[in-house]
Amino acid sequence: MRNPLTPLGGTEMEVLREVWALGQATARQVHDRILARRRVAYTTVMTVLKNLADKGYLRYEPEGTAYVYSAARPAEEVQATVLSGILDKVFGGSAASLVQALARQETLSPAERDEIRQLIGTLTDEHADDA
Amino acid sequence: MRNPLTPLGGTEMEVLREVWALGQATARQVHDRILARRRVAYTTVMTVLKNLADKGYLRYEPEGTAYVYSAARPAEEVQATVLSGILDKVFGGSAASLVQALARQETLSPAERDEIRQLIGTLTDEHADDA
DNA sequence: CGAGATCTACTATATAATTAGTACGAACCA
DNA sequence: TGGTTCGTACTAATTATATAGTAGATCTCG
Repeated sequence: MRNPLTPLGGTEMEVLREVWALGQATARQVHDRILARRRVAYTTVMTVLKNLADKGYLRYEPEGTAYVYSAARPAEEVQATVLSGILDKVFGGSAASLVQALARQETLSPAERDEIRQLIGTLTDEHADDA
Repeated sequence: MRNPLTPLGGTEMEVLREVWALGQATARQVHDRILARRRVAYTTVMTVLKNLADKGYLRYEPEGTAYVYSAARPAEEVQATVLSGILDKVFGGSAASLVQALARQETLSPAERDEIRQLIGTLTDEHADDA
């Protein structure tokens, strides 16, 4: 795929998030945590960890017999990068549209949705001024 | 890829957005508009349009010799679905974290960022839990 | 009617991501 | 010390996406 919508796949993101949550983690630790959610081979987690290191998202150092992985880039930065791509490619750069889509999420509490709704108004106004 | 982070790729999204923008569009029209941005073959656009129709994002009907494509699902719904996946898989379901990442976008105007910053406070207060 | 243009259908190739198997070394324990 | 466990390295199969070429139908114009 020469033109992905996001720089990382679903499993990559899943593994990366586990490392973020643990601070430091071995393949074993990450695998155990993912197993609580779904079945996946240990070697798969290993491969993904290695790929994430190759891509510069993780660093690792030997500790005893195993490798311990940790974040090479802050989570916030990676998340912002992913969101930036979505903002551009899905919402045409319109933050207001994105926030509007966020407000449609059913998983949000009514209070959250309400706060977001207020923001939409102000964002939309801002844009009217610019144009 | 059996577990993508998003249901659509970059080119698919690009083509889909052109159809949304035009309301109705032939492969020719979409191709012309994308050519203004980057080089891509006409047949590539055709293939992507067909794939999007197969996936249920577009419908089409013959008009003269060509097909005219139009949205089969409202743009807002598709955007919300994509964002929902990102919210879950990248931000662990925390809308506050997502909005925080949005505030970090440099493409936003200072005023926009400011509004978003206010929202973060209220969202965080509502939840008081973190990822 | 015939030449060129336009369009679809079919086919094909490359790349990335996902998933996992196999081989083999090192450590631990009975 | 020899087997079991745990770990990595290497290899590989599968799928999705991206990209585009070729063949053939159809339309249009002179």
